[in-house]
Amino acid sequence: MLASKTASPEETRERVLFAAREVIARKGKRGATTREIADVAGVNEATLFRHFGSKGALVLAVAERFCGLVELRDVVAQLRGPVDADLMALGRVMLERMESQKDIIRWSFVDPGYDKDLFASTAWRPQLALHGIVVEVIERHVADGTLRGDARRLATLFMGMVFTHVLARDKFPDSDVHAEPDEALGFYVDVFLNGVRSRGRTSS
Amino acid sequence: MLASKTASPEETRERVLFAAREVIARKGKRGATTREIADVAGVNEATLFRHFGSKGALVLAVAERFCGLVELRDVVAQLRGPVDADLMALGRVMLERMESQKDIIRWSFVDPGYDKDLFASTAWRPQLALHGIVVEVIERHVADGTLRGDARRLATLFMGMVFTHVLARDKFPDSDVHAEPDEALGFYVDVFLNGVRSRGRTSS
DNA sequence: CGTTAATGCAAGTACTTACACGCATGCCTC
DNA sequence: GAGGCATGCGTGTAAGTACTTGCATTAACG
Repeated sequence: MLASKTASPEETRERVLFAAREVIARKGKRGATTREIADVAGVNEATLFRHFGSKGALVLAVAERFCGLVELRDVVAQLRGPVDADLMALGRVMLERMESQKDIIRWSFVDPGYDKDLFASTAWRPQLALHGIVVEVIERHVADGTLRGDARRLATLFMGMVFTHVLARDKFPDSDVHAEPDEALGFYVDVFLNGVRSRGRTSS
Repeated sequence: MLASKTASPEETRERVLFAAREVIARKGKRGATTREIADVAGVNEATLFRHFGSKGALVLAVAERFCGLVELRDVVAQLRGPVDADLMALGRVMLERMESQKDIIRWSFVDPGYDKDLFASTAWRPQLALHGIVVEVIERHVADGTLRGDARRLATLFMGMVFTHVLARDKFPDSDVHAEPDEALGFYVDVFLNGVRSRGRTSS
């Protein structure tokens, strides 16, 4: 029927996908061997090919399986609050996604469109979508005079803050060890909106 | 004597190093083959091994050759101006270095210290050094009351802004096309110090 | 019970890749 | 002109890797 004692084909497929994701995150799609993926998944190498046909197809399937587009239309519709709240809400979504996908995202960075890499571009697409949303929200606040500047530029900057936050933990020693996500996000929003200059004082 | 009609060994070595850098930037140290490096350098593959012994040694030599530490002690000593000027000066250095090394830096991102990768860590070391400098300068401005907050965190954030700027051009469509470095830097410093909220107004 | 579908297993093919070796060649210096 | 040195060139090897194939096994389903 629906459940069998041994793993169903779909379960096997999922196991392979998760294993592939993990190995690719570590070694990259070039360094990930079908043998290691199969080992991690606990299946035979042949099974892997029976399911996906080729390594390339598997890699692509990984990207599609784990880098699905974000369904934010509903989220963005609700963002009619004050700037701070809007940015916090957006930031939370960004942080969550980037955190859970940073290993894959990293690899989409190393390919500068050299050969148009389907894996890299699929992995990056959600980020582009997010960026679009942020632009949209910021545009509104620029329009009503709350913010000033070019919306695209501001959006990129804000996303960059969150992005840096996610990556910095691995690349800078003891940076933001203490930071719980919301506290950190609050900090970024605060800097973004108000800067870090001490109030009531001016240098030089 | 010193000059010969054919390329001297040192010239050959340099050609190989530059070729290796280029190929590694494109394909990564795993994807870069000794054959392609030799082809790009215009030398025979055997020559490559005669000079460096192994591919691993060549890769490491590339990192050491192109990711030298920054000599900033003198630069930082002069940074006693107003915050804006200090940040601009630092930003210029950062931008310049990151721009010229972004292809290599990207690859140092992809290895999360999984196996301690000498190439990645060597390539990243200058960034750590720069970060340290920025912390130092910001600390001074925090101490004299110009800035507020945790210096390390602020430094990471500021570096992230510049870093994002460098990478964003490749990853976000038509972002900052117009930006000349100094104009962009000025924008970041401005946001960092003053935020982007319209002056004299408050949202909600 | 017999069929079918999904898998494990083992061996094999074709190709790539790091690296070694030997030899010929050309340039430089004595 | 002889000897040394860096290099080009070809060939070879051993390991790795994507992918195939034939066969045995197991479990579900009629």
